[in-house]
Amino acid sequence: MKKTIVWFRKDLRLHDNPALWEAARQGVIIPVFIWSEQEEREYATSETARWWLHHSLIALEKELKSHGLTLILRKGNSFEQLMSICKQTKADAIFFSKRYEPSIINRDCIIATKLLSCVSEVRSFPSNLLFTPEKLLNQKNEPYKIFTSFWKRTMRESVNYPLPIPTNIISYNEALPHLQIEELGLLTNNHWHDKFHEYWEPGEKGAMSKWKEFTNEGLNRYAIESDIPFVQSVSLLSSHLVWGDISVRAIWHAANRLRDDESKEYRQSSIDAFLRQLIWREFAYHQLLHFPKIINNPLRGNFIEFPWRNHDEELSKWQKGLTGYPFVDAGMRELWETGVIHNRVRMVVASFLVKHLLISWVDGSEWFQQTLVDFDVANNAMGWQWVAGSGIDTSPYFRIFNPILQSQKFDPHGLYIRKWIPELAQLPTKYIHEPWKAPTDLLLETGIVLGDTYPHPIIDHSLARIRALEAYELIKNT
DNA sequence: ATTGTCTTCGT
DNA sequence: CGAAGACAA
Repeated sequence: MKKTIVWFRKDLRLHDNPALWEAARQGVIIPVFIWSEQEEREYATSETARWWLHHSLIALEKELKSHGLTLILRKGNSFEQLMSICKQTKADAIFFSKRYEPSIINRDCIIATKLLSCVSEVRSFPSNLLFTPEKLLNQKNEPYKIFTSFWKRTMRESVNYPLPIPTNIISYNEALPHLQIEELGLLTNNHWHDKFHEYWEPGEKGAMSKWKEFTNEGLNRYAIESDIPFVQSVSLLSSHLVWGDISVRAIWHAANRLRDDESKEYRQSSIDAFLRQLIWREFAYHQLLHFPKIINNPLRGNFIEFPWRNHDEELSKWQKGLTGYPFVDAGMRELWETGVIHNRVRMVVASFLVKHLLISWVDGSEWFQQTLVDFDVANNAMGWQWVAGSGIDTSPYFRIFNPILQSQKFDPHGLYIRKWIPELAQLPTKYIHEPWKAPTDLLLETGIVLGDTYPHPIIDHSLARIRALEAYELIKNT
């Protein structure tokens, strides 16, 4: 009977895992995870990412155990570890899921070739995306540059049906040297992350319960309320998708099946809006694949000339949620506390850094990488370049989010602000979006001292707007 | 994570 | 002529 190593990567699940499924069909399964910090480089080295990974691995180990499988954990050079496992087990094949980060694609390609000296079969399977990104090209055989075009194209493609959890699992019974999860050294002594347990349950089970919750609640109202950060009618699946705790194809088909669910009367528009979000993720990977420099270089050449301000003090105020704009600050504090920001607010805080403070999106991107529990290279790079206007498909350069109007529109009762900025909680809704306009006696009454308990606005909105337009005007035709 | 209009291509 | 994609504002 054939023995297959299943090399787990960003597919930490048993359902819809083609590598696992095919391995099960062939015979004996040897599940392996290797933590190769050196090879991850810019992709997953932040503490938050590792916090998630650590706990997702615990969940995976448990799931595998319940199917009689022991997860072999190793750390170090992927190739060397795989070779050593091959030799120790005399495995016949190695199966794994495709990854799409540029340097990882390279690495995998080299490893796969070299491994053929030891096993007779090395196969990689698509599992993290709905479509095969390299196959989606326009009529000119070029990558898509505009989201709507890309989106229309994907509507003509079909998504593979998800595979079930294999039932005929045969485990490898001989003992193999392996590490305990703690020995991978993913967690630091920094207890900042402990609070994340209040919000997140990494792993397949946690992902399933988020999905269930979402289909019971948020999905019905998605088209109307997904932009209201206080309500959280969003799926909260982003970080599960990063590590493949849940299959995006499974989500796709499950959401589509709900169209016909008569007990719930899911609004078609809500389902469409949600699926559209998944296509944004695809589009991000499409861009990363074809324009790998998107990670830290502007895609539009003229942005090299952009007069970014280097201003550590203002950057730090933005990071801490001390800009004096309540909606922006609420978002940045939500990020620090929970490891995510609601998508609407994410756009506003990003726009604020780039357009109001004229600080390079790269600084913002790095902060997001360090703090987001759902950090995803492709999504993050696309998002920041969209906001900055330096990407291929971009926000109009003159579109400068007004942080006060956004606040009034998407947090009309100030509930989101009050949740994250308790020092402003007593302020009446009329002034919650712009506390500097509150009359002195009201501030006294509510115990707010501007410049002390809560900062003055870091910059006046209309001045910032004019300054940004001038800066963008400079590079417009270069 | 826009919208309206123009260009191009294939019929 | 319509559809798809590019592009300016």
